[in-house]
Amino acid sequence: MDTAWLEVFRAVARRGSFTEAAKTLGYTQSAVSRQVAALESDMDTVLFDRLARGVRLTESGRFLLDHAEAVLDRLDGARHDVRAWKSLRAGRVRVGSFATAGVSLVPAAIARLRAAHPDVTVTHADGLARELAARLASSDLDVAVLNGYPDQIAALPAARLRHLCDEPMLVALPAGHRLARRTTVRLGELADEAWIAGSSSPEETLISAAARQGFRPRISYVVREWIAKQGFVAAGLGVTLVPALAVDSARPDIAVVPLHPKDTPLRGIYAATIADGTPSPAAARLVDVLDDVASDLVG
Amino acid sequence: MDTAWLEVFRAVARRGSFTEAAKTLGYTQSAVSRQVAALESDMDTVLFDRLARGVRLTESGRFLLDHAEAVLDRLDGARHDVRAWKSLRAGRVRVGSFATAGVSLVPAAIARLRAAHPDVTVTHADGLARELAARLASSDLDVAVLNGYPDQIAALPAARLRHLCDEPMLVALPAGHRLARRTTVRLGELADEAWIAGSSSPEETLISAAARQGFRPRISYVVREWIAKQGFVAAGLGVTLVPALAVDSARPDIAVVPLHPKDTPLRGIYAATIADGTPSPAAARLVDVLDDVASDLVG
DNA sequence: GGTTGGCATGCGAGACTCGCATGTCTTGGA
DNA sequence: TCCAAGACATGCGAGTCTCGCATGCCAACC
Repeated sequence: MDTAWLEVFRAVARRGSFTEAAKTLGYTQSAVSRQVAALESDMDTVLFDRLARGVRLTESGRFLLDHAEAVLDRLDGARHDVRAWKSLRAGRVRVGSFATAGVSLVPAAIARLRAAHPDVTVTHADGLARELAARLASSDLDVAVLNGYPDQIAALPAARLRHLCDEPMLVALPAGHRLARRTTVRLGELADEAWIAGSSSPEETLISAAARQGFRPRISYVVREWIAKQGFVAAGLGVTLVPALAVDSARPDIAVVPLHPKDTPLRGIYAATIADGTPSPAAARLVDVLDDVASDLVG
Repeated sequence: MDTAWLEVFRAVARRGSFTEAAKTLGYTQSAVSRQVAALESDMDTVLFDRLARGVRLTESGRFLLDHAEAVLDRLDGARHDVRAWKSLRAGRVRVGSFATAGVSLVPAAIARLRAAHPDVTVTHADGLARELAARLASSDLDVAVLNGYPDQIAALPAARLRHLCDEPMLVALPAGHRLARRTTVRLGELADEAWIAGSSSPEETLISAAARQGFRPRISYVVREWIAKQGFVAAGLGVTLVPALAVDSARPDIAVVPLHPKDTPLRGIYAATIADGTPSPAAARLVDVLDDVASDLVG
């Protein structure tokens, strides 16, 4: 059945005349006559009594009219919804990110998206890069904000990646530390410090970076949480590396000083969307906003 | 938009594959591919992500799927309703009748229709032939049960008439009347009686019929209501004519004797439906039932 | 009784839809 | 590494559908 038949039927029912309906719809009277005939044949019932002047709905026509109006309204609603979705007046974005992206990058981007498109629903979940990429691949996420060195990123499940920025490393020092007022610090200057690390595994950023500088850091404390690391630093127990994205949440009684860019490899930060298929307009927009926010943060 | 597109879309969404959907619908894969493409073009959005193995709904596809299912369900409902209406499992009949048809003809017919088709709603209204025909013409009634002499019927607004039966006249007599046990009475035998008439106008049945028998009836009382006429007769105040259809409601303490058929013109009883257009199946059925019941009553 | 208004229909041009065969791309196995 | 299999896209041609035009037919109205 062609929905045009229903539109014609509705117009005829409203106007009470094939000719009038044809005029309003831009058809000829003949086309209207045939479409009504087609609908009557399809429904196997007479929808209009043909009078000397115009037509009148039969009882079965009244039955059908209710349904026809509902169907046409619903189709209209469908078109409306799809248009709204395309123009970001509806929809949903499920975004996942690594922990420190949640300090300011992701919330700032979400806030900016919500401000511009308040009808888009945004949900968020934390996770490690590998988990996020897997959830993306299984369509549990629309956008994943990942970080990692090139080889780590390459090892992830397929995804469409947008490089947002590279993440410089900084070092967090107790407030009164001798280097606390420097604008840049070389890693080598910290060879004798007590270090607070996130883990003691060899692939850890600190260890490999320090090795390249020719020393083996003395890891005095292993502390996973950034908030706890800060406590150790503030207490003067040691120093620790801080990714740039986490700097905004550093407590005021510690100093955070950039490392010289040559001393640590830069971790890339990426916005990932599903490899196959088209991201939703809202997801695509969020990636753009993430890109903007990242530029603002780093630049 | 062709609703077949929506059916194809739904099938593909359920199966996750053009090929599978094609198999279940009896199409080729190529037809499915084209219909989905047509729907996507019509909606101006991509409904499925094409994967290496099958397809997956996009977010806009999920939006549309809800609407598509609703539309298809509604269309299904429409077909179901029309079928139910045609087979008297739904619908409505508004029937009107002259007063004495309400004594037993019309209620018996309605009862019989309701017994066979309990889902058909029947409503009823009383009225004079002219009113009923007018309401029929303005589609306020579906069936009108009329009575009248041929010239009266001919003067009514156009309607499709079914002749149900002719209505013999009887005379109601006080229980102890000298003619009370007769099987037939000639009008002439009642020339000297006191008459109870419904009106005193010259076109009244009694007067014209009596005139043809060569006497002018002595109308002692003018009483409109049949129930009241019975009271006058029972009290021995006179005699009155009774149409056959009202006999069933005669009180037991009066006698009702058929008049000789030659003595009064027979009034016809008709079931009328709209002149133009098709009566609903339920209305048509009611006319048939009225015909049956009338045959039972008179025959 | 002619005229007018309004629905139905024969006809032909153009558009659409389908199936068939084939192309393209990805995946997975030899 | 290459080939086979699976799955969607697409060129092509036959058949069907739909439209507008012109005309027919019918009832109503002047």
